[in-house]
Amino acid sequence: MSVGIRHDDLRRRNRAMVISAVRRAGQPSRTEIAATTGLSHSTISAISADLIHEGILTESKASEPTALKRGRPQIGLAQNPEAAAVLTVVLSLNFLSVAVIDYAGQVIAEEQQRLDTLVMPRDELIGECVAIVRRRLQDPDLDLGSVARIAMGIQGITDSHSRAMLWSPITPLTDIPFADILEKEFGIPATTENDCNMMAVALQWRDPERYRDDFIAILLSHGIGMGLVLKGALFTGTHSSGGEFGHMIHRPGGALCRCGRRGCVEAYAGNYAIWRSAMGISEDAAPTDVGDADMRALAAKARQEDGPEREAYRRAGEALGFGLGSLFALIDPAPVAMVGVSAAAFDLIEPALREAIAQTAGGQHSKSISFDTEPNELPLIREGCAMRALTFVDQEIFAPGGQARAGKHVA
Amino acid sequence: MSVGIRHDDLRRRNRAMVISAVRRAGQPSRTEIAATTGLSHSTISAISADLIHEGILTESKASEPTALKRGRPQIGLAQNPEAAAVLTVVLSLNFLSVAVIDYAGQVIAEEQQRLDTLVMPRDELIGECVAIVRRRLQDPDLDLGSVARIAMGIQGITDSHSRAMLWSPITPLTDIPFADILEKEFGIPATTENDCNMMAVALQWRDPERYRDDFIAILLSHGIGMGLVLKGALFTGTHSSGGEFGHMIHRPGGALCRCGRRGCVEAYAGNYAIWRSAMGISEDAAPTDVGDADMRALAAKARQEDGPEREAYRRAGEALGFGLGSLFALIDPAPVAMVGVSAAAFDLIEPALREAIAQTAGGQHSKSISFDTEPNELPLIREGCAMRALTFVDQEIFAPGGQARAGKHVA
DNA sequence: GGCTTTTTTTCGAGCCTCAAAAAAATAGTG
DNA sequence: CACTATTTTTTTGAGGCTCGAAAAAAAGCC
Repeated sequence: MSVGIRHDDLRRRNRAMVISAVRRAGQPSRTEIAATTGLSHSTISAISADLIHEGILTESKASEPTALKRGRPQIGLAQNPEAAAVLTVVLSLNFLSVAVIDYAGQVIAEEQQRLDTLVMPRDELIGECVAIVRRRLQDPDLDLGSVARIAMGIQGITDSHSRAMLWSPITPLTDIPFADILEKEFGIPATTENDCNMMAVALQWRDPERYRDDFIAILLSHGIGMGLVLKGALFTGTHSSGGEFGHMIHRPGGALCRCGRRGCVEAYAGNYAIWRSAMGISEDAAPTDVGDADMRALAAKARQEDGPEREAYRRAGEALGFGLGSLFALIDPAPVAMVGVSAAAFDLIEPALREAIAQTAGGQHSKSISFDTEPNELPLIREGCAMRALTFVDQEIFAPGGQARAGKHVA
Repeated sequence: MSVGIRHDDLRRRNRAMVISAVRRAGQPSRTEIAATTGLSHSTISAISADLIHEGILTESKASEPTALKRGRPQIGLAQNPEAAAVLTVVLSLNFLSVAVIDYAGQVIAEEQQRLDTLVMPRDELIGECVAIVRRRLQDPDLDLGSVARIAMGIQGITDSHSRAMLWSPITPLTDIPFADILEKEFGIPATTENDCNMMAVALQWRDPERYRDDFIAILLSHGIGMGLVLKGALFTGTHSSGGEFGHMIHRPGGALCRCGRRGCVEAYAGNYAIWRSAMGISEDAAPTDVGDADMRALAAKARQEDGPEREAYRRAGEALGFGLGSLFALIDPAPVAMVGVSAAAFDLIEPALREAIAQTAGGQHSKSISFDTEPNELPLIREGCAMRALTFVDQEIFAPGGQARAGKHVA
């Protein structure tokens, strides 16, 4: 249960608040921080003096061309890039990429690699991931000791504590505790994050205006994934990363899904499902992987003339619309970002999608629901992982203490 | 955005923590409170001395027959019944009930009334609610000044801030701001809560062992409602009370639902839907109200012989199962409590329900999902309202301060 | 009655935040 | 260029909170 606030927690929490305020705002002055946090100027002054002294923040005076205001000019504060670094690993279908990012959020090194995830044995898959991380960490240009966190984004279901990949469409393997493996190998705290959740995190940082408290990021790719932010916080399941929008039931007993079950939304709206439908292949046929180029060609064909291709996208839209309708019945409508290769074909999907939503409980506001599209998911996933790792460093390393002590006696 | 902790917030929060610990535990000693909150003995001693002095808590020494332990005996602390009172109003189909509850949670007065909610005009419905509350408040046995909060539980959709009823199956009227009406009338802070949410709150208090962090309460009655607790907190939509499980889509374009749309779970599993199906009435037929006695007779018939009645329950189970399957895809499986008159017929529903769940993403753990039944929803709703109101008094009245001051500058 | 054990209270120390005042840094002004 | 007005930042002293240790209280045990 919730735990009391000890006196020493107070400073810790307010430190964390200042660090987070600096990361969120561009280069806020102490006065701005005082305003957003509600703390007094003196407190902010004391805390930021500490943080600067410890090398966590820096004064970035040479920022703007001094806005020609009267009075003492504001001194912007910013994350000190040298305070720490984080490493992101993104594992998706046949593709592995790693980046090292400094504490201010700038990419300082990266490496990418193709690999055949679908057929690799367990040891090899793990080995490649470890190896690529090791190469980046041992880069002579980089100070190894400074990497404070690894965040791995992975296509598939992860557990709710972000420790392991439980199931993934990119490999037949299951239950790989990547976080533990990386921690053991490198002695650096690590997490294993769901790709769609990281997309949502990235959107929240990219456009906090639009994506703030409540929104949905849907990945339209081979499979259908979702990252959900509710009341400003990432939503996860009770045991897993949750939010398996693609496996909500659209038609009981319907088309065969990649997950082996029938009638899932994905079995109508995933790339393979659209392809299967457009090619006149049976709904009972096993899903096949379809390349991005093929999907783009399919969309072009659908735009050109009314035929089975267009109908396939229409059916995808219908499945997504009824799925979203059911979701909206639970959480109320919220802005949606469509991400991934099929987001580029959203013009083909949208009409049927809106028509379906209009027939559901969320439909009363169907016109006000806004959709945004972003065809490229990988940069989003990496950005999300980076922000995840950086905020961890902000909170747990540079404002440490609380968790370990308080609440130890809680039943 | 999150806001800094001011120095004076500290005591306020820890006060709130102590009050809440006392309400949660039976009659905890100061030592127990220190253990659960993680605060030091001296702090707990100081805070509880304050609270006792202010008449909020009392020492309830004569509690147990002293467990024959060595050492100074523990002194139990408890809510002082006279510190305040709250009032609950429960409005459901053709039925209005009010109760006054003391600060320790004991019912000290109640009144119930039948009324024809389906046909009452707006003014009359509001008038009856106000009148019954006034009668209780003006009871000469009761000290009016001590009622510190009114919680109204209402069948239907409320807004996410618990101010108004937005839509309800018990009346054609919409958007009635009951909370504002009651506040204006009596000068007592009030809320308008969703009935199923209050069921969930009540279950959490009744059996915290089973219903703690993640569980689902489903109302099987005229309509299908849901109260959802995730990570220990009541889940609400972004605008409304949310959790409209009954209006997730089971079969696109399917049976006619009371909400006017088609294919909702409720259109297969609500009382009227089961009745319609058992009687061989068309799925397009307008929903009719079915009495509880009729439903019990229907269930008896279904148990007696395999016929359309049993098939109707089977179809209800299927709809509930696929709906739960979709829900579990989003939040992972969790314990379920089935409440309401059709929960008494859960034996007829369960086989098809489990079969359907097994075909969904949540199905992998379908055997471990446990169902509990509770046929009577009204006491649960009242209990939930009472706890809602009491914890408000705990937090906002007896540990006040924070909200109003902190964060006023947050953009 | 004295001893042990456990709970509760008391007390001084150490921090933390706050408000107010002081200091710092710049733009305007004559 | 000195001086004033303005705004930001730092300093300072006061008050309040929690903590640990020690003391006090209240029982059982022998």
